[in-house]
Amino acid sequence: MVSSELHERVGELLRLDGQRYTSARRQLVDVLGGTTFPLTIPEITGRDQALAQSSTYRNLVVLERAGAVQKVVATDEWYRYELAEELTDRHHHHLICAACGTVQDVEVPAALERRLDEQLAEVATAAGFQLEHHRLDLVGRCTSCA
Amino acid sequence: MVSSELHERVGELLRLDGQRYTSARRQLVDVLGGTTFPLTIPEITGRDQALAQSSTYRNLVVLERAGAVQKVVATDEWYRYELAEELTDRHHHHLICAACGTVQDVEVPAALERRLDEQLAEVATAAGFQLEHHRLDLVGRCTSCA
DNA sequence: ATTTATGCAAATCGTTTGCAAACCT
DNA sequence: AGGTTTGCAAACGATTTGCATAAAT
Repeated sequence: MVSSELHERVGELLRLDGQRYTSARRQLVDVLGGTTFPLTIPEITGRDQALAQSSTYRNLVVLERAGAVQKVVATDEWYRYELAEELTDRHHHHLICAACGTVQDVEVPAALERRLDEQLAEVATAAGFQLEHHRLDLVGRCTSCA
Repeated sequence: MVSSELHERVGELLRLDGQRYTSARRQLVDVLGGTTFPLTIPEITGRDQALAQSSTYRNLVVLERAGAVQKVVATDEWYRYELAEELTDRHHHHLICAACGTVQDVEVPAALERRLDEQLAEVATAAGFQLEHHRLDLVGRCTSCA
């Protein structure tokens, strides 16, 4: 799961951005590579006690700017972070539980995804907007909260 | 624009929730009814100096729980608020500028919307998730920031 | 040797809350 | 009167930042 290949690719992204791949950043990537859903900062530092909170915040900014990590906004008060799709090669969206706030990854049919891409591009163009990406979240109740 | 019909409908929603429709709440609805995009709290209190910040926060919670207002999460540090779709009768999504943070409303083709509803319902069911609604945002650069 | 990263503790800032006065009904 | 709402100022808490030390190159 957390392969040396992943570390190589993250290292390359950081290098391109003029950043070092330090051991704290490596450990952070290990934590993110070990889950299938985005984590909050308390969850990250809880999974690896050696990760200091302030450095984790700072390193997530660095990793995000380098394109290795993406920030996920759910409905509760925490930002969540996960490895960028460029690294996981799995384009996905999120199931967000409105009750407990948990987030899980989900994929939608490829045909729907293609159609979204096409039609949203048109909608954006018509509005004079330069589209970068779309965000599609399913909000409802997870199994435990239903 | 801000019709008495709107106030009647909001009043009804609040009544159903056991809440009063006070003049501060009415003024707040006037502000929200006067725009075509979601507003931050500074924007709201800036547009009507009579609205105190703390009461505005509290009243938005009340209006949201009653179903008259919905909270919009963009990419910057502020929550934004707009009248609920139930009141505007315009199902829409958001164009979010990644550079300046502004948000504008946008509608997508009805056929795409129908297909999304259908297919997301299936995806959610397959994941054991009880779907309430979806959130679709287009993130990119607005005309001024492109 | 010089630059960059780290981690503690303090600061920041959007949002929430306590409380006394004003408002409804 | 009896309960609710209001608005000021203070509290809260997630995130950011200053600074002295440690690590990386």
